[in-house]
Amino acid sequence: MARSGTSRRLVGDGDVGGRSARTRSLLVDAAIETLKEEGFAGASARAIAARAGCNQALIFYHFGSVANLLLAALDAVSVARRERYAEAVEGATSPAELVDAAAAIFAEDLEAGHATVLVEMIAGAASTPGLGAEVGTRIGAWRGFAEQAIDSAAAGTPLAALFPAGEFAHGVVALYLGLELLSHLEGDRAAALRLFERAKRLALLVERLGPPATSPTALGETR
Amino acid sequence: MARSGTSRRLVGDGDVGGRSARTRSLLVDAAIETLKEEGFAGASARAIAARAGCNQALIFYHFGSVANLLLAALDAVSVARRERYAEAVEGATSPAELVDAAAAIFAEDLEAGHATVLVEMIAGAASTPGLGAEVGTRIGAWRGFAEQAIDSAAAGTPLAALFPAGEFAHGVVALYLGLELLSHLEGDRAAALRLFERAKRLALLVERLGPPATSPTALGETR
DNA sequence: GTCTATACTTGGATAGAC
DNA sequence: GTCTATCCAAGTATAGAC
Repeated sequence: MARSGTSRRLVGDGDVGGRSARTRSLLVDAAIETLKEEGFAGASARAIAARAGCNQALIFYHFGSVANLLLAALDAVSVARRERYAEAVEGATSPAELVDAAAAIFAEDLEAGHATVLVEMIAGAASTPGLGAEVGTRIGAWRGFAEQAIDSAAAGTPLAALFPAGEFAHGVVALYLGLELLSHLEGDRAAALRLFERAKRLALLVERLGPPATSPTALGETR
Repeated sequence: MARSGTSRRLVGDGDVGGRSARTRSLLVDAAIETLKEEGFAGASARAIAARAGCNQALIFYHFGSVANLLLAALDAVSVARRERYAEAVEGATSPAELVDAAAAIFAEDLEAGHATVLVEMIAGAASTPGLGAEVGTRIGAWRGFAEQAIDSAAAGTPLAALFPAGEFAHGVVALYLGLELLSHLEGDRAAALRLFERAKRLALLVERLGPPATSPTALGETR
């Protein structure tokens, strides 16, 4: 947005490793941390800059506005987590395996505060005109990912017929966000994790109702 | 908190119908409306007072702080909705009937913005020390209500054995909050309501797996 | 690119007139 | 109980020195 043209290192658009990139990265990390610990309402330019150990004016130089920096923070979290998600979901070929992968991912997100960043940005978007649309497209990408993972893991099970992957994904993302809200509020992650245990058993139940056609262990038996 | 002792009408603690009570009510309503439309971060004393059509200083006179007024707003929504919930859930004696009642309630909450107030308060609590605990006890009451409703509607069905009401209630409240976040963000209530259709079918499925012992139509047949 | 300094706005909160 | 006036802290954003 305000990328200057007078960089000493001529490394083009990326400027990776340059001083500018380093500051941007510091600010993005500080913004993430501030969203986690102070929430959207506490994520002011001054608060973020103090955490980054640099001057408040740099936020406007590099990002133009606080809202833009917060969006960059949301993007950073999204990119980092999507890589991890793809890796975790890769090996899941049945509903139960997908639940296991989701449980592991979600436990990490709760523990590290990644989910908090999403929730604070969604809830906070209401106070800044235009921010809602920007956040919406980013969350839409998460739901798309969930839909794809569910679609491929549910293939061949009765779930695919009973519950369209798109609707299911919407519910999963909502549950993810809601569990984060409650966990954060009550300082208790265990209640959320117990639900994944239940989901696992339900998934095994669903698998038994119909043979998972794509699973390598599909032999037509019920157990 | 700052209830004066020099009221002209000597009506004790309530002061119902007095000028003071009227102003307090106006402020609480305005706070609710502001939370819905501007979010927690936009719910400043000035913004709320402007909506209430009165002076900003009155907030501090009547409630001591903005945070206290917002808590009073949360209480007002909780009380009003709890009455409605109790009425809606009263007639539900089976899982499917409870889902129907919940769907009706939730549609109202989404439409009127009651759910938004909850979500904004939970997410916003992170920025104000001490607020989280206050909000937490209020949300805890909602989960308690859900648990009780689920417990009595699930009695006699296989659900009761497979899924403790407490855990189930936690998931339901989380889903409620998450669906509100997504609905509000994407301006689309339909996606959330479709999930209740699916839940209804699942509830009917569960009822068929085992006879609902407490239901008046329980005759031991499968259909 | 980063800092200091500063302009200007908004927000929380209180004092005192009515 | 309500209003006006005001103080002060904190916020966004920009200008200009280095």
